[in-house]
Amino acid sequence: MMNRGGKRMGAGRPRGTNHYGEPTKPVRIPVSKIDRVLRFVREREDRIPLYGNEVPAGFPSPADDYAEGVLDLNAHLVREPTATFFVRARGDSMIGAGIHDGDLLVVDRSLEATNGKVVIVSINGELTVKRLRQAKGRTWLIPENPDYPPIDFQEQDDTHLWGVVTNVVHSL
Amino acid sequence: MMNRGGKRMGAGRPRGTNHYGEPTKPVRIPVSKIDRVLRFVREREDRIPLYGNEVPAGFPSPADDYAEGVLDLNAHLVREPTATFFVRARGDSMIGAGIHDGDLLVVDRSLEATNGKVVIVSINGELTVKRLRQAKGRTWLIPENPDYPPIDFQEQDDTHLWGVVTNVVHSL
DNA sequence: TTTTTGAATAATGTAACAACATTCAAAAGG
DNA sequence: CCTTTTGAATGTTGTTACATTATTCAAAAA
Repeated sequence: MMNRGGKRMGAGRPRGTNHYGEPTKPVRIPVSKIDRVLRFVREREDRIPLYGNEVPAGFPSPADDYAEGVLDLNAHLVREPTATFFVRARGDSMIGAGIHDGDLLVVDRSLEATNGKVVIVSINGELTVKRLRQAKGRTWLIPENPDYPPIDFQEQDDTHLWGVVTNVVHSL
Repeated sequence: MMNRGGKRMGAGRPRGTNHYGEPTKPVRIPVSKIDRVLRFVREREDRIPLYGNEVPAGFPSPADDYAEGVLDLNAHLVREPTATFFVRARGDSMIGAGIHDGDLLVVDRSLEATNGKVVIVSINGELTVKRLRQAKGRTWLIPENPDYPPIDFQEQDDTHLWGVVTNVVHSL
């Protein structure tokens, strides 16, 4: 009754039986980000509950159990990470499309800029966001604000179409 | 020449002069994720692949230069993960605040619902988004659309204030 | 045979430490 | 008197150390 277990091949807790299946190292993290970092390393970082218009059972405690209706903003808004970038919108020329001054635009370079899409173009080194309209063999950049005039794409020098705006993030 | 500096009020490096402006703590991270975690905690607005209105050098290939430094939308839009949830907006009663039908609302339950904030409330089991207005000792829920009337919060039954809307994600 | 026990060993959170960074008043130099 | 240099004091930081907890498995007990 005095001597159990003991020294032997394979005694003790095996390596790699931790939560991650690999070694860990301490890393110094700003306190306000510890919560998010832990969520990330525990692979639940981006699972945040999504609700419709009805108050669901258990609504008061999203942190508890939300098996259904979780949403990852990165996955939801960025379909092609390598072809995606962000632009900060300036001005109110696209207010009719829900794009306000200061909004963050998610731009996908891999999407085809077809008729009616909202696109990012550079004209003489300046970025602008407009709706693409192709008619009568010509291409126009249409603001969605009656105070601004349409732009004839062919008449401009040094133009480039950078991508299609897929989402607008507006901060309140 | 032997005694310079020395003990005194305000001697030494001031608190809060670190890279983050707040204290740090060691957190054990799986080795394969250390790089990503460090990139995340060290990320600053000016290092984000986010462009203003000028076409910057190297703009044509955001994926190349910033392949590893892409802005994490979750981190950018969700400050308090355990207190955050999403709601899908319905209707156009908040069109003036840039909230369109079908938009995704990021809601933070940990923020104080002060006068002027856009909030999510439930009234008789239904979720709604309105601007909170406190005046003359009363609380009103104000739509941002002249077609809709203000709601007297006190006159409603079965109400609950769920959180403050911090961001609106609008898909094009 | 099945169940319980405990030595061996790994994992984990955090304290501690050494090296580095920063500040500012005193000292040194003009 | 003014400017420059110096170094003690104090905060920051990456890493190590360590006490505690978790896990395993064969021997002991039932």
